[in-house]
Amino acid sequence: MKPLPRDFYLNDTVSVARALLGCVLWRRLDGELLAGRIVEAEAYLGANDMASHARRGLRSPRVESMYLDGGHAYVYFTYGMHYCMNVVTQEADIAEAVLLRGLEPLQGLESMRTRRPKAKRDLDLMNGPGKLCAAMAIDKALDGAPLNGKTLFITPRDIEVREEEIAVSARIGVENSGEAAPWPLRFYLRGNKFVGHGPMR
DNA sequence: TTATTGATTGACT
DNA sequence: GTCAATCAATAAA
Repeated sequence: MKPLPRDFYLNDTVSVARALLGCVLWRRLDGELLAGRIVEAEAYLGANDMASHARRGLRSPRVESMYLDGGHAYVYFTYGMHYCMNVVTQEADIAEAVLLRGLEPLQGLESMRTRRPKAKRDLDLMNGPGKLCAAMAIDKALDGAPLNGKTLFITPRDIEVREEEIAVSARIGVENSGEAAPWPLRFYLRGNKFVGHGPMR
């Protein structure tokens, strides 16, 4: 399976977020290959989006990779203990991205369990942005990495996803982001059990 | 320089 | 439902 082409990531960010649902994220780690299907994602829209790390055009070492051109990873450390991974979209210097919030584990489950000892069920392995990074050993070292590389890449949908299967809600955890808080920029596969949160919150 | 706050998770009442 | 963990980035002073 070939990685998604660069053009895929240059579309408008909401379209990319929707199109990523059903696609598969791969991680090569010490000779083993881990994989998870994207089932939940959120769009972050750059300068005018007060929930984005790049709000007001803010440019700092942490968010620099958000300004790369589409098809790279933006990985950041938060709450003093978790990493979150974004898929950067748009041309260079436009800071938009898609946060991966939930994956369905497909391959390398045993390896994932060793890094997610607190996950009681396979359901809990990757049903949150911090959880999926832990399961796939994604950390600061992969910040800015291309998404068509050897250690990290995304392949097209291996399942059919109809538009009506995509549910929409406000983003999670951005209550203090002013007018951007209720924006309908969270997308997930309706009824998929690997989605972390329900429609509300 | 100090203070506040997270694009979260997991344990606990 | 509440709340602690744990620290870097950002805001305030």
